[in-house]
Amino acid sequence: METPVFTPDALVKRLTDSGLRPTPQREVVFKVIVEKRDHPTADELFARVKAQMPTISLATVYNCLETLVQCGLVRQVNFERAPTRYCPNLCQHAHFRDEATGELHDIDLPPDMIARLRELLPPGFNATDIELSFRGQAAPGAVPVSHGTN
Amino acid sequence: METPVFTPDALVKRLTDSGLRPTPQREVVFKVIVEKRDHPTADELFARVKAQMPTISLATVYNCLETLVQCGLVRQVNFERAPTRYCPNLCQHAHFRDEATGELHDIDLPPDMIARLRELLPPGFNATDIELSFRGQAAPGAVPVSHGTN
DNA sequence: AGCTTGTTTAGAACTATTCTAATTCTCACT
DNA sequence: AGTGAGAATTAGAATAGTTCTAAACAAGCT
Repeated sequence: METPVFTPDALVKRLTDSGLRPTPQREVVFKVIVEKRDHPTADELFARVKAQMPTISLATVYNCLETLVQCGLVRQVNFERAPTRYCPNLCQHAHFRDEATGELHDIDLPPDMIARLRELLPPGFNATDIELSFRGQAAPGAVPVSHGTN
Repeated sequence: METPVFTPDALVKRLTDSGLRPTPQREVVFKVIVEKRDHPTADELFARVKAQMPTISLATVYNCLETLVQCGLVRQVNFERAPTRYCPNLCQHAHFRDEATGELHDIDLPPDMIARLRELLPPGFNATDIELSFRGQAAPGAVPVSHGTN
């Protein structure tokens, strides 16, 4: 599983390709979410982004995130009713939520498994998106997945 | 995949076994959620339950649902940030959310697939719960799963 | 009957997110 | 470079699902 590297240029391209404008806010939000590969909430991102652009507003962070999700550069991850978390790892993968810490870990999800999951669907069901999530205990120090710093 | 039948007696037993009291409210909520095997929200359940017990409050519906979930008689299903839905089908199964209608369908999830999913976890990760959900289009009239009226 | 503990209730409170309306920016076109 | 039109940002208000609070109620025990 490789980690695709999204340069700022890639962002600009994706945006303009979708008829959207590459604004400083979008660039900062994107940069910040990529540079630390965890699964921050909008609030956490807001805090990090404000360090670099103190005038940005929370609404804008939400807006930018929505845009990035639309462009396919960021994924949303929801666990129960906890605040939505954002995830720059675009390789198809599952999530493991550590019940003790609340932390999210990426879990590798090989394409053949995805194919097999898709086969569960009866005829007439057409899935555009599959989400797999685990909940449980993670041994401290257990290292998930192989792609980069998570 | 069989549909386990939960009689009111089963509810009483589960409750008392957990040191909880079998109250009329809990029984009504349970009865109502079992008798129509869809995936209602708390609000929808509130409406249905009020027909039988007009004095019940929304908070109580939430309380009862929480209790039922704790007793393992009902499952919560979350899709993105949509209102939590409650599901009396306790056989392990996945969910398919029809993007057009918002409806949820149960999808059969055979035990061997669950086992295989579990194997995705690196050592040190111990899942107590697995959730699999699909999002997409369902051909109208497509019938999911084989257990009862869903 | 009188405690004790668990449950229900109505309404207030909370919180993540979205909406609103005004302002500012970006960019294509002169 | 300047301008106009549409897009994006902003602060704050609004929304909505859910949880909290404090008081009233119920059901066993002694």
